[in-house]
Amino acid sequence: MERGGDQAQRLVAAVRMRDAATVLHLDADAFFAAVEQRDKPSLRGKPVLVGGVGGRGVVSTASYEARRAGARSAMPMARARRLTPAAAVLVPRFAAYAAYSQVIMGVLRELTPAVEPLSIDEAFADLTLAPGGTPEPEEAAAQVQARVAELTGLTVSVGVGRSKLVAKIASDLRKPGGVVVVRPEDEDDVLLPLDVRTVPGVGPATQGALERLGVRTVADLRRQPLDTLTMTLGEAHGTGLYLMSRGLDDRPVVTTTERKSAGAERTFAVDLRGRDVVLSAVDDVVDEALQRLERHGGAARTVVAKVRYADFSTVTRSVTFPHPTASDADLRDAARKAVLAAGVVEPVRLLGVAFHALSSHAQLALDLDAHLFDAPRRAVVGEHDHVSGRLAETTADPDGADDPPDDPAPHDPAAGPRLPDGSTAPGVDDVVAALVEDDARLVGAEKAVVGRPLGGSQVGRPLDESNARPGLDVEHATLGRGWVVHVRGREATVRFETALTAPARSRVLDLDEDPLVLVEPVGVTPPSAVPPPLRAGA
DNA sequence: TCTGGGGTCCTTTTTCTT
DNA sequence: TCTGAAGAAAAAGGACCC
Repeated sequence: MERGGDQAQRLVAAVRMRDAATVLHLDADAFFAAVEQRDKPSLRGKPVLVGGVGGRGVVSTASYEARRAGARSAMPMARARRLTPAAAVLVPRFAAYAAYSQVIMGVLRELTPAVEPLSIDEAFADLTLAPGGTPEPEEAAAQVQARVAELTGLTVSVGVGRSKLVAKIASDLRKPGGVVVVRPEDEDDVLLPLDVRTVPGVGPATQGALERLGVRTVADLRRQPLDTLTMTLGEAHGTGLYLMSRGLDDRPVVTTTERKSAGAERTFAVDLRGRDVVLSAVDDVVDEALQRLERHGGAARTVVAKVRYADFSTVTRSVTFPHPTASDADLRDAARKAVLAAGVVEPVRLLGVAFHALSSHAQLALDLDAHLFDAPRRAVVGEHDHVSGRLAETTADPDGADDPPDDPAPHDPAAGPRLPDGSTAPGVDDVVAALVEDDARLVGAEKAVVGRPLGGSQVGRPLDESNARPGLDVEHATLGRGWVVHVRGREATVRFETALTAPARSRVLDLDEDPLVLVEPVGVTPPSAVPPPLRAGA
């Protein structure tokens, strides 16, 4: 009817497009792998895979040499290795990438203060807010590329358009090292022939849904009526794609975004079996999640546990406190409860814990003050233990006697909630029994976790077989800095090279005679500081 | 070939409150 | 007091991104 078209018209009319290409998108090329090749000269020009090195690892980044053999991000590492047997396989060194990232973001901020980092290796910049007036897009892009190369030795791809959408698509068109400026009058020529998959937000599921409508390209997408898209993909996604297919996107470049959640998860090399083993592993994951929480405010109101079973099915359960809490004990306790509510009878492949509804310690104190002022009675100990929603049915309330008598108690609380598959989650008795026992049981419990990632705490520790991971930085008293190739028993293979040295041959050391210490990455080394190679192919 | 880990956002369903 | 409606908030799941 008229209504659909009318609505679409209003939607389109509401978008306020810029009139010139002033949004810049920067994307570092094969970022993790490129940093590894900078810091490890012997790997330059060779295939490199960065990612999980365990049996269940996947590729984070493949260098362009490895991509030529078919290796890709998110591919199981085992498969990538088969495709490129000669590749160096390295564990990610986030501290090193963060240092490079900061330099790159700094380069953008030399251009304009309006920089929006999207991830560690990507950012938008608004050229209209440059202090000296809006620069020409080609000049700005060239300047950024040259400066990044000068300071880091890395290449970046740059796209410039009148919207984030176009800038982002443009930066991807001539990777690596390309610059693509799309002027408003050229947008259709660039956008229409593209595969819908190149539109940000279109993943495998959306692509499948669109395929069923006969949509493969952006041009096909543009022909779809608004209602068709919203009914197929949902309100938000449908209208989003309706606009995107027309190049309509007025999202501003925003410099600050607040974090919404913080957490940690871990996939185990071998599935966990048994409640004791799972609970002990939960504690490790909670420790990591708490560390992240501390960096992002320190307090949270909701705790979400995620359990992935051997068959890859995933269940989440959450616990929400009446008020944010910064108490490690409370948060840990909630995480354990949530994991048990998810059920741990089947073998467990992954455990995750995330904190939502974050707030800062300071904010928490303010809230608490106000709260005590308003309603002193509710601040008593025990109130914090309240859990809402279905989980409440699974959780005994130790202060139940103090509760008002009108407490509903809809079902038999000892029977757990019904799960979607028709089975029943652990009931009150199971959960309470587990909680009563676990403190005792977890003390000194053997860590059943296999292949756990290295905590940052390993820095400064002597290298041995247990903490060695390929690619980590080490130092020797006289031989200097290098990186671990591998360790077997007390025998370590190491290359003593850094971004500042010529490529080094690998050396085998006996760790008892030549101890090595794990160290932090050195940081960014500008290429101007690198001496010419002493001997080719050394 | 057997599928990571950090997140964000959206949708649907359920629960609670008025 | 029971019932229903409506809206808000919570819970759970899923898609997507890098």
